[in-house]
Amino acid sequence: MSTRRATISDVAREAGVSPSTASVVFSGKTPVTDATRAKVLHAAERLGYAGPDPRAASLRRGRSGIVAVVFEEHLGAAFLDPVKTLMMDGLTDGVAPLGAGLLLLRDHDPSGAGPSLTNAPIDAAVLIGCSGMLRESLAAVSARGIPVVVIEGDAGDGVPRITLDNRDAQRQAASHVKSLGHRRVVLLTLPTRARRPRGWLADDETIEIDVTRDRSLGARDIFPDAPAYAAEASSMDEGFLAAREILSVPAPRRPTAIIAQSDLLAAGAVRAAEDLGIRVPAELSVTGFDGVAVDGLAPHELTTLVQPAVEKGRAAGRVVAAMLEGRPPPVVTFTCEFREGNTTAEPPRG
Amino acid sequence: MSTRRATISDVAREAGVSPSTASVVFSGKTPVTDATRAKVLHAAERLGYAGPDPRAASLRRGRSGIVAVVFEEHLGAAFLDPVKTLMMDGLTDGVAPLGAGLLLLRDHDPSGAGPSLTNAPIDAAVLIGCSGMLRESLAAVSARGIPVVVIEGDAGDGVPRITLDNRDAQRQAASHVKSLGHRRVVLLTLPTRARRPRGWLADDETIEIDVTRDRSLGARDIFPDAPAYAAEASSMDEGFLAAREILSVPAPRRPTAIIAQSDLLAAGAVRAAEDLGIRVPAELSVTGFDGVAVDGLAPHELTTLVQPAVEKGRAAGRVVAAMLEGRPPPVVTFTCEFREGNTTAEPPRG
DNA sequence: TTGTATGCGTTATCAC
DNA sequence: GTGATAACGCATACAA
Repeated sequence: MSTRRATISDVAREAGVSPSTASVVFSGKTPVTDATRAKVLHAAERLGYAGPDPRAASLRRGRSGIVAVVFEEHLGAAFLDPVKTLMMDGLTDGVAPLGAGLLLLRDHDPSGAGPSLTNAPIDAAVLIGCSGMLRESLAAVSARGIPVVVIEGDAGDGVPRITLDNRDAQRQAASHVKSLGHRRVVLLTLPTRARRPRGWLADDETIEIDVTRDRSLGARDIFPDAPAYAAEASSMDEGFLAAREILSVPAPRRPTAIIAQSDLLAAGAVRAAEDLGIRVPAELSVTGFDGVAVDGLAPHELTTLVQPAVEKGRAAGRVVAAMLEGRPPPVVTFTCEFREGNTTAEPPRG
Repeated sequence: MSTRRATISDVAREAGVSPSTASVVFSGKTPVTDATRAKVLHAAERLGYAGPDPRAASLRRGRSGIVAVVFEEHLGAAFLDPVKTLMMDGLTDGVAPLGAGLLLLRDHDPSGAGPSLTNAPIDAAVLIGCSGMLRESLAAVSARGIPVVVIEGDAGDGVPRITLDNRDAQRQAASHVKSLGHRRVVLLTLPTRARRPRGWLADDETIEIDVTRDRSLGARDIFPDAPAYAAEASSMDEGFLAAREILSVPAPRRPTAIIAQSDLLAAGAVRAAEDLGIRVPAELSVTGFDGVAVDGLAPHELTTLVQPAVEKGRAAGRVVAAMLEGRPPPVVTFTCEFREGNTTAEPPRG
């Protein structure tokens, strides 16, 4: 009973073939006689050999079959966002052709103990958003020649990106609202920067997060003077709290429409309105953004912009594949599709 | 301009030291003179060396720093469940002391192309639930001596598990409901098996999923004859649809309490009741399970069983660590805490 | 179709 | 504190 685990050479010896033959039996990269295959497989079974060690194989191949997904936030927070969840699904599909899996990484691991972009055996990295903390690891990663792609963010230099026509799309929704006749409109935005408490935006406040900025610009293209209220996160509860404040003014001055930057925020706004006895859409129109199925909003159906979240993930996978094969990464830009639900209507007369 | 990437030996040569010294500079495992460290670091910089190759390191060390998390379902579906999300958070923490990260794996990859338990360079695996498809890979994995732990499931043999006192806990909630005076009670259960359409359970129907079975048993300990309706998934919308059917009987025969097996289902039931003009808790009591913050249920607060979801994840990390160090895996069983909210009350008189 | 030889890039161990 | 040596386990180019 040797204490050592069997290796492929042991199997080869036991089977009476050369190591390379045994290797080929497992990898299937070269035709092998049925007889030899059987010999090798039997030998493996006798020795309790469970197949080639992935660690050794990845050193030899120069590929680990692992793609890192880097989140800006706490993982729990990331998965609360249905768009990210869908993107992950797409990404899973997108890297499958590479035979790769996804390694979850936090942007700036607080513990410092965990794995990082710099010391994990990854073939490529996908960044979801791109905050400042990341820049340094990014340098190390590209120094190592590891492909990087960014979804919804800007990593500077020549890092390929998957982007969305946020500004155009939001402008489209705003136009719709305007064409219905609304004049008193409020923007309910995503966070403008990390850890900003919820509240009204000052006129000169800079918006650090790309998505928030672009969607705000789109809305302001149509309603240049609309006040904006930033939520602390993208969730129904945040939307609920924000809208309650937005709507807590006498009816004549109360906004007749809220342009929210995510479906979750919009859904929260709808519930807040109901809670205050304000009917949607008769007295208040609400638009969302994302086009995700919001759990618990039935029977309302948001007027929103449907973004191809799953496709974004898949595209990231394709970009990674291209770079890994030395092909130039394709430029990928997706567009949103406007979808009219039953949360928008003409403003009340008066 | 060599086409080859610099290795640690190149750096060592350039710095005029031995490879082992250079290695030590990067790993920090042994004291090094400041002078030599500087020499090595400079050499590395000159050569554009970005640190040791993790693939080679993991072969040499026999550790990749990666722990697989295996889900039964599509990732998107998994993360719709707040309990799983919380567990992932805990797991992230739990494996951090190992310096490990999490690799997402689907139970039965439909494409067949993706990575699997058998060919990914992992140090350990955590199974969330444990469906049948998995058993074979499981064999291969344990043959390789890779530690495996199961959360909320049974992988047979000697695979350590992290479990919850589902039956006891559910019995506690049911007792509470009974002590309030309820007699017409309906169980709103989680799926009984994969892809079962929503609907009433037949008396003799077998429940394949452990969690569902255990919680049902707990409720039946108190209400042996309560009818049960199984949802298709754990979501508010499912709860909404299910409850609408459950409640669609004339008031005298209508249940006065619904014992739901998840907070999401319970929340959906509360909304369905509201939608039907049935007041909660005055006319209908609802209990949940999980104790997660349900986004969008305010101002209701569920009477529920709080389970330590994050702790379950952390515990899995600890179990893995123990096994990796050759220690016997601790047996981990968590208990839920009953929490009374404002969704339960005495049944209406009549 | 099979075997031979080599190196993938590191780091643990031990001596110095 | 530093250096020599020897694996780690495999897959491929090439020859047979």
